[in-house]
Amino acid sequence: MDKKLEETLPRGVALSWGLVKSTQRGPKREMSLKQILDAAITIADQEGLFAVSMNKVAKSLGFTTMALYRYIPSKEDLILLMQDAVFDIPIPEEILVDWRKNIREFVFSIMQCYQDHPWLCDVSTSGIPITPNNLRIVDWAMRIMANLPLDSNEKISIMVMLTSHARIYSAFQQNMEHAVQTGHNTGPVPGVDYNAALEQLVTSERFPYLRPVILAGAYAPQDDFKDDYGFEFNFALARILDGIEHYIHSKTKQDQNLS
Amino acid sequence: MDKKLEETLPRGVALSWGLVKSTQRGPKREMSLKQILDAAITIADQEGLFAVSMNKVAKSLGFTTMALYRYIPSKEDLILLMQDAVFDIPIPEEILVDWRKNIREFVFSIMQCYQDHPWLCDVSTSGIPITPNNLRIVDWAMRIMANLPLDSNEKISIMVMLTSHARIYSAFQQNMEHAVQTGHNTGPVPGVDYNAALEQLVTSERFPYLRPVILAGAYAPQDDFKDDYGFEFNFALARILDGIEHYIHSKTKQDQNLS
DNA sequence: ATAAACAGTATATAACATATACAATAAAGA
DNA sequence: TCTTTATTGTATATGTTATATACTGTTTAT
Repeated sequence: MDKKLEETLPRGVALSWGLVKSTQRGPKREMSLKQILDAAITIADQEGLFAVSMNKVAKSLGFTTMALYRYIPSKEDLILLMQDAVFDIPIPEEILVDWRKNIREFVFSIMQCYQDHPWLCDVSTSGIPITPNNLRIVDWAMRIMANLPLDSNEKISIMVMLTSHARIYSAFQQNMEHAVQTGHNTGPVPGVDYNAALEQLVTSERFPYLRPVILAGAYAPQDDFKDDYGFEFNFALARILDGIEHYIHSKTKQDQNLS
Repeated sequence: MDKKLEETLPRGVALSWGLVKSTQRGPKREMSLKQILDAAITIADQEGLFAVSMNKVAKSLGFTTMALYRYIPSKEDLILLMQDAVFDIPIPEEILVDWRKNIREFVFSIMQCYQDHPWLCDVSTSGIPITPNNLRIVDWAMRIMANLPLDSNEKISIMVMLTSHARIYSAFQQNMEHAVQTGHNTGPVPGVDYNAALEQLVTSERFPYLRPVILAGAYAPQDDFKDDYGFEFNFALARILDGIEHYIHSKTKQDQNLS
């Protein structure tokens, strides 16, 4: 228990918290962690996460590949730090009375971050976040739910539900845009080619319940995403909010009965 | 529109549907797609997705690396096909009257698949599935919702919500197990080390709303995952189901008012 | 003044996906 | 039957990747 924090935590996580023993001897550093992350994020924004390599990042700063390893232990850590860095999003000062509005604002903010940095969808999330900016967002979620009759575990559960909702639909949006770009969708409306193909493959015999859905055109990517993130995103979010509201009501009633 | 299906679809997708022009001339094939996928899946099950390489898969079958490319166009396609192959899960013949039970069974089945093949969490899902076994599962979801008063888009939205819920919490479980294995958690209860670290880092000043949650121990990975996937999974799923139920009720009432 | 610790570099290595050229093979057409 | 032709698995080669190691020069502590 008296182990130092930087030894307890994974190296990348420790770095994100600034837990670096600043050394005395030796030459001055010519780079900074922030510089490296900015450079890496720029590359990822422009060319995607796949284009981020230690070599490319270093070269864009005018240094050799190996110089990066004086700042970051591994590429895995670089990605982790990049992810945390871009989640430095603005958090509103005030919380509204209408908690549904607050939650919608919360989810939309995260969506915006995915929109600004599409490569975030390619970062494999290894579960519960423990880096500072990520926890700032978790704190925001806890603030929104502070006055709701929910215990800590329930709040965490809801927070996870909301953030994963944002992630999933951001991935969807990207997939749609990617499909349009790669030319499999040649028509003006995205998804028609896929849908035409699926109409042939999804037969009534093998997929009796899915077929009518495809014929109805509901399985094609929507093109109303840009403005409001599309029907399916909003419908699902509304169901989640309804579910929370229902639970809160039932709990409030229960409390009244007990008192 | 009169383009052939195998030209319209991405190559890997076309392969998954068996859209391969069986050739006449040349030597007989010594492998089969199924063999390759089985070998690759075995490696992934045992050593993780990261350990799957064209070389390793080929060698495990007694062939050279390049031989695989006579069967699969790229590694990306291999992963896609692996993913679809393991989702060949049993689907119940009968659908119960209680749709909530059906949906729970649906989600648990997918969870089981993630449990059997943990590497699935590392496969980057590029949006809406269009491979056969994946669509079989979508068909299952549509069957469950067949008699519910929902339109196609709403059903798709719910299906996405449910499948992503399974995925997210499977990733969580893995993360927990991984944290236990890599020794950052040295105690008998998983997550305590992280929690101890977070207690120091998450101060009241920076994270006023999150801090009490961490002090309450709600931010640590739970160890009750194995049996029922943990509290947070079930709570969130219950909220989703509540949200759907609430919507169905409100819609049914509306219909009655109109008639 | 000397030694220790550190910075950035140069070089090397092993793993990886995949292009290309080739020899062996089986079926189609003559 | 013989030739042509498409196809198989293989051998070899290329370019990219992350990262280990050894080295040179620099700054500070002793």
